Amino acid sequence: MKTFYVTTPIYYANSLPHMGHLYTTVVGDFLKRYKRQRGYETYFLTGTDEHGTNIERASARAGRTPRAHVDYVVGELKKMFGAYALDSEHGGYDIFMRTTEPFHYEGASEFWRRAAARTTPKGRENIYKGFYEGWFCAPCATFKTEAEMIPAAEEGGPPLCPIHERPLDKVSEESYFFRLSDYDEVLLELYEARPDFVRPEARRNEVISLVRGGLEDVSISRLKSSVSWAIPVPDDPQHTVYIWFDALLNYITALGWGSAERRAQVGEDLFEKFWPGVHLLGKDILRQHAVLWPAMLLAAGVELPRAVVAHGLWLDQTGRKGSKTLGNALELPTLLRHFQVDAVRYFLLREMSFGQDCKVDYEVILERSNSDLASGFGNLVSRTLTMIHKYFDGVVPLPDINEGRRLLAKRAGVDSDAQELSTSLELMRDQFLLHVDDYAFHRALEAAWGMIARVDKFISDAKPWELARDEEQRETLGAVLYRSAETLRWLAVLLYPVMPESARAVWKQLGLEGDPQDFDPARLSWGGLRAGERVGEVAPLFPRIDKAKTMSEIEKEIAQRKEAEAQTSPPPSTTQEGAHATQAAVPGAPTAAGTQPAQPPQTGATEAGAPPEGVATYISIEDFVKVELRAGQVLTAERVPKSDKLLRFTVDVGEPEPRQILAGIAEHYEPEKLVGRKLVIVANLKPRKLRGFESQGMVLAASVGEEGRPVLATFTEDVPNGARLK
RNA sequence: GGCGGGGUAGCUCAGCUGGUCAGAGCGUGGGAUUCAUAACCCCAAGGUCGGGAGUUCAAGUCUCCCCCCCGCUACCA
Repeated sequence: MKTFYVTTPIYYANSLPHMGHLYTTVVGDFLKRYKRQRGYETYFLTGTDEHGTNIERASARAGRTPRAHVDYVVGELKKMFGAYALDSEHGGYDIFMRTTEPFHYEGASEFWRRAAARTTPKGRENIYKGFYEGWFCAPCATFKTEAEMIPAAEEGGPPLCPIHERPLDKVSEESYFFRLSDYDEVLLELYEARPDFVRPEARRNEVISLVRGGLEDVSISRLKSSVSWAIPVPDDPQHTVYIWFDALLNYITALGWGSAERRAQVGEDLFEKFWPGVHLLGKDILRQHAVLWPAMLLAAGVELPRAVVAHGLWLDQTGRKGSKTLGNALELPTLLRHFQVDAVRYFLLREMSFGQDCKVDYEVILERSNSDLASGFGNLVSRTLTMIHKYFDGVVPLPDINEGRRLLAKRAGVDSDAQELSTSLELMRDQFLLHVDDYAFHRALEAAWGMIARVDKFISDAKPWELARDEEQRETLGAVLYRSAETLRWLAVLLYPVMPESARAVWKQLGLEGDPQDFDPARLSWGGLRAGERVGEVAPLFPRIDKAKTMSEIEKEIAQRKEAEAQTSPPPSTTQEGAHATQAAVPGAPTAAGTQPAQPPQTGATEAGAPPEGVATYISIEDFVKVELRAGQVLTAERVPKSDKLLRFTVDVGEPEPRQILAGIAEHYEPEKLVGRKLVIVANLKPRKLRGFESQGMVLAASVGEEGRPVLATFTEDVPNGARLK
């Protein structure tokens, strides 16, 4: 039997359920149900990533143990998943994976050992011990590179995380590294050989250019003394496994890879049966899944996933990412209170052009529910079944029109056979399947709704209520209603993965036996509805929502919540509501020079608050004196290897040692001609590494013309080296 | 700076390899109808297809230049 394994990311267990969780899980659930209908044996994984500093901190804040904390969050997530029919009980996920499972520890350890025992494609050891030092953001669970932080507010203070606007922690420790840098070529070959490995294509391009730019080794451990809530590094109890390395492995440990315990639970062959799988994820965690993860698997000699499929994010109406602090995120409890589960599921799959970002608010959902579901699908079910009750006492009429009555039917504008309708149904079905297989769920649903419109029109044109007044047209009337009802049968099957409960309700209202989940949409054929069978009772599937009333209720709730939050809780520490758990980036690795302590970020690192272009703004003299400009003299100048733009200078600025300064002017200046030249340099700029060399300052140059050609600033009179400019 | 994705009706977006491609849905206005959840059906916007130039018998659809938005990335220090 064909198998299909699909995963969502495992969500980081430090925050309560939100749209991002719901969305990816709905997509996974949809795919699982769909593939199951298509005859695959399926396995659907979702779950939580439960280790790391961030969990430790969140639990401490909440006054719980980490374990109690993650249990609590898991409980909330499961409740939400249950409410949306995503859990096992409702036919959804097969496992709610937790990285705190003992079998995961076992599998992850095995994986580490396996990787450590093997070499990289370039013949070096996969895992080596190094030393890591840097600024660490706990909520992000990641080290920040200099470009990724906000300068300290006060002198000497720690820089801030741009995402959380919290001070970063200085972390310096021995660490194991994964030699990711040796995998760039293999990965590029992979993307080349398997164009569908990363989807959609725009994301694939991104990943390729990222890898082309070269990869750095990644730190994959922390000292146990700094992060104890984690999996111990095998054979080195002083260290714990870094969260990303740990988390990604869940996709295979869940299937029993590397764990005798798990295999005993689920059977010896679960992994062989279902791996490789398809990974669904938000584009914010694409790198980890498209770069790190395959490299890890290669390192351990495990088969690569089938595909890494990235979707977009949900934005508010102004295009900002939904976030708790901004108050622009949709609240799941509110959603649940005012909208039907299947309406939300439908909305999520229909509204977002898969792969792209999408704007949402409650009103958009409400309108989709009313127009597509209440007026569209629901109404078609309702009008069809009502007429069958009314005109045929609730018994499915005959599909055919006898020879003798065909002219009559024709006169009423009804084709004597259903050929035309059944053909377009098949066409729609084929498109639906094609689009789903291409991850274009919104297109699939669009196609289905085109069919609904078609049948609505067919009914309006045939005017059953007029046919009903003419006893001669009884067969025509029956045929019209049969066609509509049979279309609904097809739709119930096709839409089952989207809206399981509603599809079943339609099935039941049509008086059908069995369950739409057991029908393969690819094998639907015209005429499955049996004439003479009784249809069920008619009940509105998607009651129309009173927009004015509901919207005002929702607004009231939002206002109340804001008030409550303002009173009870301190400002939330998490500002970003990432679509997924492990939202952080893999930490950067040590650079060639090794363990340079990170310097306080320099001014100007961000452009936030920059004045509008062309508008003069004043700075105070205090601002100016912060900039230490000095005269300097070029002692040596040379091109930086493998760099088009950079020159490396040593400059005498009147200090005991000359400074090394890099400047991006190689395209316009010959290094030899610069030796001995007097320059103006910024002496108190935060040092920064470029191409492996630390630049301890900045050379001033005019930027001329549109291309920004640099022209070095200099003096027309002699000045001593080190003279301050003010 | 580089790479990628976009800029098409009020809104959300379709429009592949150039010639009914100037469209759909929603919203709005009008009409018709009553089986249905005031639902369904019909008609209506005259939108410079971001701007400009070019190729062509013919260009949202190809080429070049420019502007704007978004994403990724960088040797912008």
